[in-house]
Amino acid sequence: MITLIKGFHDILPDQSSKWAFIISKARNCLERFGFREIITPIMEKTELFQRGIGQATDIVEKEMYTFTDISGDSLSLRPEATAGILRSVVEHSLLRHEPVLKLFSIGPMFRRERPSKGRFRQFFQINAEVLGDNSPLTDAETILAATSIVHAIGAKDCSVEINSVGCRDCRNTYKHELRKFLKPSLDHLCPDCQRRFETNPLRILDCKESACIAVCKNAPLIGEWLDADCRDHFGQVKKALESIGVNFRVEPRLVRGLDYYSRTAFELVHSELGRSKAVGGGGRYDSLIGELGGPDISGIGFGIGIERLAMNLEDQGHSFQKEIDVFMAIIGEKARASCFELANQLRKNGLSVDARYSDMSLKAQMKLADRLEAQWVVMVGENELAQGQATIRNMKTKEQFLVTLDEIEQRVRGEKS
RNA sequence: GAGGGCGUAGCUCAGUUGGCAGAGUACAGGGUUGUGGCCCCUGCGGCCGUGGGUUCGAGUCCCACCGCUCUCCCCA
Repeated sequence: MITLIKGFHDILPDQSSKWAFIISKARNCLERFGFREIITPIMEKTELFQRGIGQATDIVEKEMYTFTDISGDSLSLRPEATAGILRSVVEHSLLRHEPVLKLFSIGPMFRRERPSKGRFRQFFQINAEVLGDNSPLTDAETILAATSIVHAIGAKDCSVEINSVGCRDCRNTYKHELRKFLKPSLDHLCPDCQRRFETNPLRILDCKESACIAVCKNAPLIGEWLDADCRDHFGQVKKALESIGVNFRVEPRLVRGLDYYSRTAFELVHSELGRSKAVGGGGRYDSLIGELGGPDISGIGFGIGIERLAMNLEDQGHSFQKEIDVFMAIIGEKARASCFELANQLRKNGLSVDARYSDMSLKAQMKLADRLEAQWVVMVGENELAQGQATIRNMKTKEQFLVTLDEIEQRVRGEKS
């Protein structure tokens, strides 16, 4: 037997309706906020991610599915959505046409991590980006859009954590301060953090090792080192969030794993999963668009993990099963051809109809109709056939009528609310 | 990358000191000549993860490997 790739998963029919539910709610929500869908490839040139996400990040360093194409190009499965979306926007000059773009995208991402609960090597993400608008109101509205999706789906116990990681300038001065503070205790840090000291000292604050937590206890926080503009921006984001009723918590140590974030960074945190397995996250990026060859403007975006949303719905007893209007029960071989035509005539007229053309007892067909949650069963056997009629049974009330074939549709529709 | 747990029917799992491979559920048929859910009966269903070792005899004990799963790191 050939099995799945480790860390990948199938979405089986009994789960797929739940996924459709989540995706349609998300799409609906984002369109209400003015986002339009963009669909980009799941593979890009490796260079795009190296330039966009940052060479030194965990994702690019060791988590990408990268291979060499026959042409000699290095290609990678996308580990996140933003880089590909921006590549497309720049390549097609969409920002020349419209100074502000609001885009969303839904699809699979790939990261070669060790799988665990709620973490997969292929996972689906809902992604949204606002490009070309650096108002703090946009930050707040984008965060609201993200929380609206979570709420629309009915996932509970989700809270918003935000922070400002400053712009490149204040982050550099802060990095300097942080290194100065950490240097004497460098030996006490975990090996990972000793490495991060050079590559990305901000991440040390986020480390879960008790030794590192102890060292960082009195470390300076980025909030204290923001320049006037960044401080003002952050203040206005918080004010705007309050004005539209978004509950949030400022998490001064929140630092995200992607290099490109500046100013606002946020995560949607589920109480049980904690920040190490956020339901969603995002932030503002000041230089990414320019970095990829576009105009020197700012953007803000977020990603929400569909698997993690789906996990939140597990125990809430939603029913996503779709009912059908009619199950066609065929009694005896002679009725089969007429039923085949009738079933497809009803479909043509807009009803959802199912039928089985292999030999089945009526009892088995009734059982199947029940399982499929058919509202009506249309039964045709020799008796009905001879008179051009059908027996129709309302599965809820158990009422049964003998009707002409022409009457079926109106009868079924009549009972639909 | 480091560390736990688990691999027996399609699914969820029992399996005693080593002695014929089990239950529930699902599926199929019947109880009802052409009528669903509840009930009853019957049937189908197995390389006991793979390979080796110990033994008269291994699902059970030993070793190795493979797979899955969870935790940590990190992210969605």
